[in-house]
Amino acid sequence: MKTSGKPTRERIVDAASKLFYGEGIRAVSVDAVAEKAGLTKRTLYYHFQSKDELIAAYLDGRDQPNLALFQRWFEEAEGGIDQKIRAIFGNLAKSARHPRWKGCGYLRTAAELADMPGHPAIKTGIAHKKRVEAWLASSFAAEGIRSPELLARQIILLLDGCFAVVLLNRDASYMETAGEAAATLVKAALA
Amino acid sequence: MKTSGKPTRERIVDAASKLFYGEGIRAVSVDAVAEKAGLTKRTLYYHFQSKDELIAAYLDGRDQPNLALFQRWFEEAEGGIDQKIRAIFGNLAKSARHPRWKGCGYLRTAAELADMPGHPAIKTGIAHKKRVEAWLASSFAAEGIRSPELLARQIILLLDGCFAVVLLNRDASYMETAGEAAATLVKAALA
DNA sequence: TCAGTTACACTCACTAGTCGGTATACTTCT
DNA sequence: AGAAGTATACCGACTAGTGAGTGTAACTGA
Repeated sequence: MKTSGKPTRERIVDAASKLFYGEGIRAVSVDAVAEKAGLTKRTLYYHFQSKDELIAAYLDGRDQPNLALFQRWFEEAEGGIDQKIRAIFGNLAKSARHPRWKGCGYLRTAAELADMPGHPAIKTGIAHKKRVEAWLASSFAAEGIRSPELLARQIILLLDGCFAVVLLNRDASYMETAGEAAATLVKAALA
Repeated sequence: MKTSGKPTRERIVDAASKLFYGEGIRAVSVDAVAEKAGLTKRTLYYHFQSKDELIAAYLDGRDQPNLALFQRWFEEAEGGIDQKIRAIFGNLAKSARHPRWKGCGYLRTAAELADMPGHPAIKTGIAHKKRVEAWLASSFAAEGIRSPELLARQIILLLDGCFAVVLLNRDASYMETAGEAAATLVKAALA
């Protein structure tokens, strides 16, 4: 009973993605994912060995699109590199105002699985953040900034900082504040 | 069967604190808290109406000590205000290297309860962060910084950013990077 | 007396994961 | 061609255990 052209495995990951992101990993049962995907739990377990594997697949699926989004926001922005960085935060603020926004899936997963540091989902999260950081560093290097790696780390800290803060207080204006801080740091690194 | 001089309610909150912080809210059962506190679940429910109430009590109990710690680190540090702020991050890095460190309890709770924005525990978290932010702002105002509130928000973003990042990648050196960024922002605000 | 506590049995909903079996389609042997 | 086998994908029903929270009667110490 395939309800769409998508392969079953993909449909399961889609369903898991929506539920895990929306309600949290531990709050969502495998049954709920199966139901959302329109199949039985038995079939889900045919495609995935365990819930942990499903969690990892959920985060894997968000890696590329997330980075691509940041890159698009960066490229489409007008002005110098400080303004391009600021634009990322501005766009983030816009998405954070949507009611279904629930922070960064990677950070929330790390928070939920804080007692299992070796979990595959955590490793995926670390890899994702490293990729974003490396992209930032290479962009800074291209602008001739002295220590691009250091600046990239600082921007990552502000990025994840506003994810965390806004998830708590639901005030997306903190993201614009983070954008200002980021622009200040970029200008300081350029000087 | 009181095993210590402490009142029962306090012993329950202590036990909950250790377990919730160490393993996460949803991962810890009320039975586990009761056992850790050395009493029966029935007694726990004599003192608390629900698990949610217990969660709120856990976070309430961390508010004052957490802020006091930051203030002590700030006051004990040598140098100008930028170095005093940096010192907070340096001390944070030290504690983050302890194996039992698991990030910020408030942020982790917000991540776990992302789908219940009105939860009392979330409100406690917001109030706590506001208190830290207000203290920072007043410290900056005392130094004659032009827009102390803005700078305080930026520091909060770095603070919570390094909590989030280090919880994910377990590399406490990000806290020192955050400290540098914070010092840069303070200096920029002084100029 | 009475708040605080205990033991313990209980409800009811939910949880990750499994058992045994079915339907379809493609392959392989004769 | 036709029978037999095999791989893939699927499902209803189940196990064994855990979750929060309750009911109740009896005990303890101030």
